[in-house]
Amino acid sequence: MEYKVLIVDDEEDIRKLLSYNFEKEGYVVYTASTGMKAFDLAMKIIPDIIFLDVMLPDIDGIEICEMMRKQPALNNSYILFLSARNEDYSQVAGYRAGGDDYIVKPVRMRILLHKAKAFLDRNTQVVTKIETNSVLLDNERYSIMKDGKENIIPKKEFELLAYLMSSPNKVFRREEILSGVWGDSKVSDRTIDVHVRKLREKFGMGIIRTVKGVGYRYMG
Amino acid sequence: MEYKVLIVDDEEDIRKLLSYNFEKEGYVVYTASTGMKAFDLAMKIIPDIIFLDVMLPDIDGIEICEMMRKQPALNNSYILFLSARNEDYSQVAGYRAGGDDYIVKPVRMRILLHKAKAFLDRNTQVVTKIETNSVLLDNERYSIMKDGKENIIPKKEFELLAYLMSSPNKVFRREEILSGVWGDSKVSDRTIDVHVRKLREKFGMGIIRTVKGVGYRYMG
DNA sequence: AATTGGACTTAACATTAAATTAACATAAAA
DNA sequence: TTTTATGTTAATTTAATGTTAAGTCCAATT
Repeated sequence: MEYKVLIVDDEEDIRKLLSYNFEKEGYVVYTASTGMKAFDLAMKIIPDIIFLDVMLPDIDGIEICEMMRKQPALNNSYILFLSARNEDYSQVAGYRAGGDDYIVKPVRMRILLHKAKAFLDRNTQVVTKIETNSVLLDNERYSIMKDGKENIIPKKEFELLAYLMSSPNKVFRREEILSGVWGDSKVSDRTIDVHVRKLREKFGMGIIRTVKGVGYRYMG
Repeated sequence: MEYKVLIVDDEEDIRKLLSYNFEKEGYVVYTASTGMKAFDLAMKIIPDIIFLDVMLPDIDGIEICEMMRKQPALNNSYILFLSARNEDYSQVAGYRAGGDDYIVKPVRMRILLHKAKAFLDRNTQVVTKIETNSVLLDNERYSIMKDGKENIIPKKEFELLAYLMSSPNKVFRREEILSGVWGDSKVSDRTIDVHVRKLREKFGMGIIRTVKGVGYRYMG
């Protein structure tokens, strides 16, 4: 798969530098020198990654970012701010216009490429994130997103939920769960219940349903 | 500014040839004849450029390159592979162990010098800074900016933080951290904790979160 | 060469979160 | 209604991490 990168900066040198390096890595590169051009282009090509200079001749980069973030089409694009070393970046750092990240110019290509790759990896690995209902399970962060909030939960709870979510709506038998989550260590029968209870406490009663005499089922 | 060059090759003639030419150009030159010596030396001097022979008596140059690439301290070093003309370099070319470039021996000095210069030019004005949250990480100075104050911190602490910050919010497992920051040197398990503690002492408890049974996570 | 000081590591011990269990309560099935 | 499986809570245990101080190494300084 070819990833699309949009570079927005008024300095031609920067555009060239980034273009050169990202093209070398196999990305398809688009560039824009002003905010409005950038916005129009972004809506047309729907880039995977957008590098956005904070200072642009026509509009503030932050404004553009806000505009972009309002477009559902750009929902999955990664926006990364660039700013000059001595600009007051506190506003940018503090102000989250939906920018995913922030880097001070002048830029180290290796890091930029690494960041880009890290982002894309995170989104390509379908396996790491399972989403059903309004619950999103993030293997990398060991956390559960629910209603936009991140919940960091203990290891065993996470593993149990991950196990159940691996086949939503399937009823897992208790022995299955024991061997799947606890492996060889033989634990009491109540252990499962206690963990289920904690998950219900955190994510609502409806998340896991009991099938009496059989086991549990994650409601997908 | 004086640039440091590390030449790694088992043939003394090659080392001499490159040393002579790079010294003449004003570089500070270091040499190593084996992979492990090269790695240790690189970690000590943090060269700007590393010329790495693919065939080494102890370890494959590619392995060394991988090891180096795992070291945050060498993040900004330029690694260039050398290999004999008739070696099968398809693997090298295809395989990106983090090497920046590739040259076939016998080497044309003019080209080598030119490549080195081109690389350094691109990066001279460049300062690496990664920012997340209110913490700014400056690879060049080994320092962390927080609340407008610059904190120069010890190497290992810096590397650990840099490593965690490379993917904010990702939970890095302890083994990952060990291999990523400490490489092959096997250190006690407590070592990580102590460094984490020092970082927390300096930058606040909230900066790194423990995920018990799993690892640590930089809160981005 | 001796001294100092800082960085890094380790060992020993303290602390705490997490996991488990025990004991009892409740609800579904027989 | 009786039985059996599961729910619940709190107490307990366990394992992981936090903490401190002391030891080692290395480099800079005298």
